[in-house]
Amino acid sequence: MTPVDIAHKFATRLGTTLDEQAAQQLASIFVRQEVSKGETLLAEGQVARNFLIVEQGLTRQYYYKNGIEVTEHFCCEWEVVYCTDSMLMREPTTLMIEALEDGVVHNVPFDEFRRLCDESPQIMKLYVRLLEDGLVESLRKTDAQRFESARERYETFVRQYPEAARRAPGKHIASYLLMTPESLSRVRAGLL
Amino acid sequence: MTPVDIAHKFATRLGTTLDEQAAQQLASIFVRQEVSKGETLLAEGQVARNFLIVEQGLTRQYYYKNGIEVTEHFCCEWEVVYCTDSMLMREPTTLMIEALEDGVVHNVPFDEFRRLCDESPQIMKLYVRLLEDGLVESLRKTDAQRFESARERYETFVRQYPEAARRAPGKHIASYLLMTPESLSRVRAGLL
DNA sequence: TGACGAAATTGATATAAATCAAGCCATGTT
DNA sequence: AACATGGCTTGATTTATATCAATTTCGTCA
Repeated sequence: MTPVDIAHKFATRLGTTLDEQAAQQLASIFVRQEVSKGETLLAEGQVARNFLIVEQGLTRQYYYKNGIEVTEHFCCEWEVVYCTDSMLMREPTTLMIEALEDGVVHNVPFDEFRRLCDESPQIMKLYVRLLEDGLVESLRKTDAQRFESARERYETFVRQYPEAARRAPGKHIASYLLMTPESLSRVRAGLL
Repeated sequence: MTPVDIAHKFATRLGTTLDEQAAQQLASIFVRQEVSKGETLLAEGQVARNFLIVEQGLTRQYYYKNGIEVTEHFCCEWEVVYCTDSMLMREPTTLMIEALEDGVVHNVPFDEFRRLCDESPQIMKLYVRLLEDGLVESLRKTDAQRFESARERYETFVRQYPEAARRAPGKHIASYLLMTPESLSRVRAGLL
């Protein structure tokens, strides 16, 4: 798949389109990266200078809260991984990115991307759609976490992210769902 | 305070600036509204066609989950109230807006605002900043709700929103903090 | 101002999920 | 093939907070 194809795919997934010029502009800043299982793509304390488009594989974002690992998000094929806080605020990140499978991602340098936004209204629209999507999803997720039992949270997760539910290790799913691996095990066994 | 002053204040709060022309363009679409305590500013099932800038007073956004009322957000002076889901997706809202005090708000019709975004890069920047802010705040809030005890959530809330903490009724603060009014009462008494 | 209804407090009990503690099952290694 | 290692399961116990119930306090309006 060529970078230009990837730019189009990225736009399409967000419900927008790019003409050839914009797609080429955007494609020109992609940095392809092959990643292997277990690899850290963004380490604690680094400033996130890129967001990532996942072409192949599965990533998770996680952080430490009182010493325990909490998974914040999974991304698989054609989803976009970004550490909002660090990237937008240019602060060292506490949210790390890890590859859970071998795969291929495309790094999009954020400063260059923002420069393209100023040059191309189509790319600006793409960015606005990305932010709007992120906001809607984030609010829906918060809502799901309120007032749902462990079992309901698991069921919602399987429905919404079937790929991650199938491919990610249980302990990460458990921390994503704010429950212990023991509780996840019981939910899956139908005991909770 | 004139509409143009309000436009400037709005931009300043978001860390951007508007020149006179942009401020006047923006100000021209504001619709001033005096609100009284208990008044519903957006009812269930309506499509949110505006966002609001609060000049005076306190609002809350809330929805029903399994028949019980859950407060999602408070906004006081110079904060912006918007129902992301309904406004962006043009769907009937489940998230209602209510005034908790007598006050003054300025309605900003979203379609007109988006039209201004296409006309004025400064206003587009303002919108991007609004979305970015919303996203960062939403993610921080989600995080605060994970792994904090009732007491910690209350302490965080008081630190982050001292005005709302002082001015809003306890039962709404309790539902905002995902606890019962009884628990809030015990937290405040230092019993939890 | 007084009285009513809503909100806040306080106490007793119930419950979902965490924690603690083994044991089991895969997977990959020497 | 034996073994170690991490991940998953299962059971017993604990804990934070919800729920239920009974007062007390407060805000609002007649």
